[in-house]
Amino acid sequence: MNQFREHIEAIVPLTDAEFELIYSHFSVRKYKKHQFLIQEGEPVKYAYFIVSGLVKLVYADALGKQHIVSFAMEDWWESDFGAYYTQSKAAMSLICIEDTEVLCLAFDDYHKLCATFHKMEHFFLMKSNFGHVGAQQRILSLLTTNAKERYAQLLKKSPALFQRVSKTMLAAYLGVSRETLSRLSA
Amino acid sequence: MNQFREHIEAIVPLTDAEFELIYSHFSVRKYKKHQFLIQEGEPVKYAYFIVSGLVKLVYADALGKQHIVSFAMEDWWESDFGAYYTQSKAAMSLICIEDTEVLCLAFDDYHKLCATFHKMEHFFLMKSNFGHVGAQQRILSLLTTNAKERYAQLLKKSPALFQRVSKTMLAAYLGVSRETLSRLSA
DNA sequence: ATTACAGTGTGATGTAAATCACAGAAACCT
DNA sequence: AGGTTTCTGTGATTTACATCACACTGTAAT
Repeated sequence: MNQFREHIEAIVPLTDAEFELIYSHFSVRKYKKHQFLIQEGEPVKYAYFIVSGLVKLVYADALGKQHIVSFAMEDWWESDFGAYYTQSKAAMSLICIEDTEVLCLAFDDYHKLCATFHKMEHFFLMKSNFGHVGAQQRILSLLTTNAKERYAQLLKKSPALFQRVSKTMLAAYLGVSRETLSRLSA
Repeated sequence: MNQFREHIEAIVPLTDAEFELIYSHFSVRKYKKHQFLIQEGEPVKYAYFIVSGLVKLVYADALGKQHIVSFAMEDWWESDFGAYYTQSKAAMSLICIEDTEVLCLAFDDYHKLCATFHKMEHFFLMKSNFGHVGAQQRILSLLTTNAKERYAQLLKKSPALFQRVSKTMLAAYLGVSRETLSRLSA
């Protein structure tokens, strides 16, 4: 909770009263490894702030092959935002890689927060802007580099991930086969 | 200008006075085909709203090969947002494919707009959210499909593009070589 | 403890797409 | 109009990577 407050205050300062009111829009939930926060085909009720743990956002293609759109860990926000913003069915699943604790924000609470606190709208704008830029960098990485370079880039950018997720999952994130990834690290 | 107002009012309604004040934060500029709106390595002063015309956001890799991060046409916003938000040097170039008219928004005017008009902050939040989702879909497309499918997807999603840009550029956008693209369409 | 399964490495083979190379067609100067 | 540059198609060759197949390990489940 303090961690959450600091996370917000890194962008917008808050009074105690403001924080209390903001915090009251969230609910705490805990999940075990392998549990689903979002299941493909189901409505997406919440966006999640990860307090602790690690999750993956997974898309299963027509052949059932799993692709990892993103990982999210402590202090990250995650959801199937496409479905969340349009309040439609999930195209992807959000699954725990470790036991995970989250703060859940329902869609209308998101709007209430934005409408009530100019600061929070600003906060979310900053987050969204930088999320957008991050996604664009991933596109660039996929367009410009081969598997080996992408592996090196990720190792440099998120060394923590390598301790916490299997190589199989890293491969699904990098868009390479498991076998190729195995041969790369050598 | 009416077009611009409608573009904003599709998300947030405005009074005449509000629109006037908002509009005064922008400056109009016209560029010819082949001109640069943003040059790699230079500071990024503006985000652009495209009134008419067509531009490409291009990244040149270490070998000088050109990759197209995105196209932007009428009613789109474009910039090297990574550099714009952090007010640093451009990593990419923004180049006209056709004669283009834009509305320029300087970075501090962007902040002023957001600070002054809650509505505009909301407007930008919506734009950023959907931009983020769009980028994520592009990532998914790059992860899950081969060149042929990506070509088919783009043809379905943006048929207008095919009338206005060369196949060479389409290839640079799809992440395929010019030659391979040529063989695909057959 | 024994089974079961996810994770990993490594060889052999197949394939999509890159690269190299050339030529004709279209668009653009001045 | 004539020359330059860009765009495009098509063949031949090469390469990065996927796929298939198998074996070994560590971890979790009963």
